[in-house]
Amino acid sequence: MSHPPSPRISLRKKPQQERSNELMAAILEAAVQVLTKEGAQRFTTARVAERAGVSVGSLYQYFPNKAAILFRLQSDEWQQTAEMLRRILEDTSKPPLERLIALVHAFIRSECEEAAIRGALHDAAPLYRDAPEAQEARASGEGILETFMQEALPQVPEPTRAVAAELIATTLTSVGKQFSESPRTDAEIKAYAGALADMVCAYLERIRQR
Amino acid sequence: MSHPPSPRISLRKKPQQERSNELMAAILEAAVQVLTKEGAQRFTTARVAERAGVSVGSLYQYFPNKAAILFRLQSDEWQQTAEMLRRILEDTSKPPLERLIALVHAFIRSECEEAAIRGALHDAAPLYRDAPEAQEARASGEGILETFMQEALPQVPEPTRAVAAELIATTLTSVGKQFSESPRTDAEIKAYAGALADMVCAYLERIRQR
DNA sequence: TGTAAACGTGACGGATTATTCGTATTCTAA
DNA sequence: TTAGAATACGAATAATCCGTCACGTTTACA
Repeated sequence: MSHPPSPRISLRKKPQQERSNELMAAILEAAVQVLTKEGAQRFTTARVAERAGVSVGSLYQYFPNKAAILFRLQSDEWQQTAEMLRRILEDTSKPPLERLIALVHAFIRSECEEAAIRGALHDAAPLYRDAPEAQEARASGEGILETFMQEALPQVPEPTRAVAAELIATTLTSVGKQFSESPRTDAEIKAYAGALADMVCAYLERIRQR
Repeated sequence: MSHPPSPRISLRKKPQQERSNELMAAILEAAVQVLTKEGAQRFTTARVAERAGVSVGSLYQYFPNKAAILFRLQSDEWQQTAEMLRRILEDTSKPPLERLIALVHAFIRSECEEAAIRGALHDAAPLYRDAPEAQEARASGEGILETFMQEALPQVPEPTRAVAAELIATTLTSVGKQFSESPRTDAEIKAYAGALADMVCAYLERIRQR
């Protein structure tokens, strides 16, 4: 008895003709629409296929199961967020605190823009915490933040700095998520991001003087 | 045509004999067990009834639907949290900052203890955001925090203080939630709560000097 | 002890869902 | 033009789940 064919998490088979690429794009687009307009509860393969103007069978030709669609959306978003992180924090033409403030603002704005997808994704897929793509994304983000912290707080001893890094990361992601759960005006976003940046900066400065 | 009998969100009928009180207690107890040991996905009326040693029909005698069970658990927890808030923040025998630090520690510990229920509840019931009990609980918590802020930062002008209050509330709840999603040791909890308290205090002190 | 109300039961209806698979259609390449 | 590979289809399947209801059982009380 040989190995059972290992189930791929991402793709079932590789599209080889143009029409199937369009089909996959249509499915992913439809998935976002279903998620945002109908909610996580009503996110079903049938609905996604219908909205994409495609049959369920076609959907299952390229995605091994429903979760794979959600996972793909999640992965794409992780990648975008990591890129934003890197772009802002590694711009050494500005002083560290200024970069951190810019990061807070960009992060909060981004969270608000994609709140609908994010919330629905979390409700629909509580499972991807241990997926390799997730760990990779987390590690990437933590790496960027860690080098930033070393640059911003060179003289702070190590256990303290690591805890601070984790606290900042957790604060940004979780506060951003919760804040963006209610719809927000631009003014609210600006005021809140400003306060959040204040808080993080005050913390960093207090840490630095020890 | 008269009013349709308005569906009660909480209870279907009032238990009048001792055995039915025990039955309700057994159902709520079983609901917690199912939620923590089987997860939100497998939280079904049949499973709750079975674990409670009771038939589905009995369950529906007192709870109008599945959501009512979850809602009850959620309400109980909101109440406990609000009481904790009040107990700590209204103890005027200690200076404000000290109370705030105590609150942070208590809050993080509480979140970690009840992380399993909380997460499963959120996954299973994304609906209660607008329920009157929810608004009441939120209002209560915000009220307590607001009077605390007036006591702690009497000279800070009003738009700033309100934003600060919301930021602190959001930070505590959301950071606590995310931190408690992974299982944590006592040492981690202490270190993290300490850092979080540091951050909040640094923020308050910076706000105060303006 | 008798009776009516409260309580408890669990099979069943009705609905939804993820996924499969036999068949039909379209494309590619010779 | 044509064979066969790739792609698309959608009815059918099997599983699950919520909530009801007709019928027993227990309790309160006169």
